Formats: sequence, C-alpha cells, structure tokens
Amino acid sequence: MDWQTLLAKAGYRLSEPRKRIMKLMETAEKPLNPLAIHRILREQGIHLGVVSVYRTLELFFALGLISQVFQADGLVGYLPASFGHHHFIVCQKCQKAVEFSGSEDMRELVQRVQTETRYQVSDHLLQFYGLCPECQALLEAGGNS
Amino acid sequence: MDWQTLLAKAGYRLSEPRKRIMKLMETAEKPLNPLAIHRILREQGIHLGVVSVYRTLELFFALGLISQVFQADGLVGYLPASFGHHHFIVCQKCQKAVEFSGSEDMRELVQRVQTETRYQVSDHLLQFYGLCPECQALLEAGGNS
DNA sequence: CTATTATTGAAAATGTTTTTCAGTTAGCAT
DNA sequence: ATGCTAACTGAAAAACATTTTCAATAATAG
Repeated sequence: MDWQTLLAKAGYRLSEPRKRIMKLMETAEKPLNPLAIHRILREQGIHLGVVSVYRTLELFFALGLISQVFQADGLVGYLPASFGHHHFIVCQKCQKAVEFSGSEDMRELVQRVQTETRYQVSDHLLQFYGLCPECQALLEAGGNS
Repeated sequence: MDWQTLLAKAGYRLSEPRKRIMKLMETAEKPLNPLAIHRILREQGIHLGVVSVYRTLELFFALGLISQVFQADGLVGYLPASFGHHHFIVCQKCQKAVEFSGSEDMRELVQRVQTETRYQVSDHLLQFYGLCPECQALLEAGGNS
C-alpha cells in the first residue's frame, strides 16, 4: 500500500504540496529538514509556503509515512519510511542514509535492559553511523597516494 | 574521574554557571532542555543568562560529560553521562530516564547491517522507551479498580 | 458541475538560538 | 595574600526556526 492510499484511508487529501514534498524525499539520498525541503523545492521553481512543509512533515510523521533521521552533525532530517520495522544507517561523510530492517536481533538486549532497569520496554530508537561504500572507496583511494 | 577533573584537564574553568547547570542535571530524573534548565535555575533564585546554558551544554556535550536524551514527545534533553558506553531508557509517561550499559549485545546486529548495507559501522544511537516501575505500578493499580 | 471543507500561504507572532562586546571572575604565578 | 590574564559571563541585539491567524484556493464527494 503506497503512501497516497494510506493518506486517503486516513482521511486526508492529496494536495500538490504534499505530493511535491514526498516526491522530493523519495528522490533524496540524504535526510532533509524542513527548511532544506522548502529551499530545494523553491529552487526547483515549485512555489509553496514554509508552513506547508512543516505541517506536511508533521502529518506524514504522525502517520508513519516518514522517519526522522538523526544526522551526525546534530540536525534532524526526514526520509520516507518503508512498511514494517526499519532503521537507518547514515554516512558520516556524505550524509547518505540507507534503511535496514528489523529488531529481531535486539531481543536479548531488551531482556537485559528490562531486568537491569525494571522498566517495561515498548519501543526503541536505533540508528547507526558509519561510512557508505562510496566514501570508503574514496578514503582508500586517498590513503594509497 | 569526576566531571570537574575532566573539565579542568581539558583546559576549561570551573565557573559558577557550569557548576549549577551540572548540579541541576545530576539531581534531575528527567532530561532537561536548555530553556528548561534556564527556567528552573531562575526559579531557584540562581541568576544566569540563557546563553550560558546553551554554551555550557554545548561544551559539556562535546566533552562527553552529558548525553542527549530523545524524549517521546520529540524534544531533546540532556543528562549527565557516566564513564564508558551507555544509553538511556525513558519512561513514556513521566519522562524519567535511566541509564543502562554497553553495546556488547549489538555485535551480531552490527555485522548484519554491515553485510546488508555495505556500510562500515563506527557508531550508533540507541535509546529505549517504556514504562518505569512507578508508572507500571500506577497503571496496575488503576487497572484493578 | 457545485458545494463543502480541507488545505494553502502571506504576514505576523512566537519561540529558540547565536553573536557581540563590555564587565566579571577563576585560577595561576609570585 | 595579591595581581594579572584571559576565559567566561550576561544583556541586548541579531539571526534563525517554527507556529498561529485567517482569507483564498483546491481536492473531492455527490
């Protein structure tokens, strides 16, 4: 089920700004924050107000259509969220973000944390940082000179 | 080694605002953001500028003396960071945050992510959300009525 | 096609963070 | 203990980011 169907089923309209914003995020390789989205779309000649960006992101995030991605520089950006449980890994050099799946591997850790803290775990935030293949290759090419 | 020694060894001074801010975070059970820290200290009769709060948090974070804690409501707060590898679990009801240790349990996941994405993992962001013992107890007490 | 109302964006308002710079203070040397 | 230095402070201003207000526009159901 694509995002447009999900949006309609949730009772929201498919407006032009919403389409443009989602399309931009779908074609972006790195997370984009509200002001960056606004600037880029303006540069592309698409006329929209910054408040629409904020509202759209807020709605899409609430509906689970997009995910927050925490960049190494402290900024928070957004990228489309695929169906099911997923997280992102972000390149510390070029900010390119790629999704990886699931949380099956964390069961032991969750158990330990629950035992250790006596909290009842219900959710988690997980993200990795590292170097993407391309930046690794650049680094290795530079390292050999 | 306590935070004061670490700060001195890094070449920074132990000013009154810095002491007050750290003390507040040390006695807080929930993460505090810059404006909350400023407000609370002002309410306690401690006169300091909001810019000192921002600068102090920035420095302490850079030195690893405090950690960012992502609250369920989307806000980011800070709490003292203990030595070594650690993360936080935050109560979704009362915001109380407790630290838990380490990342030994994540080795398998890291391996899988590296294989899956071909990224070279160097860091990660991990936080859990759930109910603290006290809120669990309150919920159970309410559930039985 | 029309009517309805969700959605938009400009402008204003509000909130947050950073810069500037003169005054204050932590801590080192004597 | 005292003096000195430069790190640090905070008020004010500036800059930046986000939200509110409200009339106009547009998506979509009938």
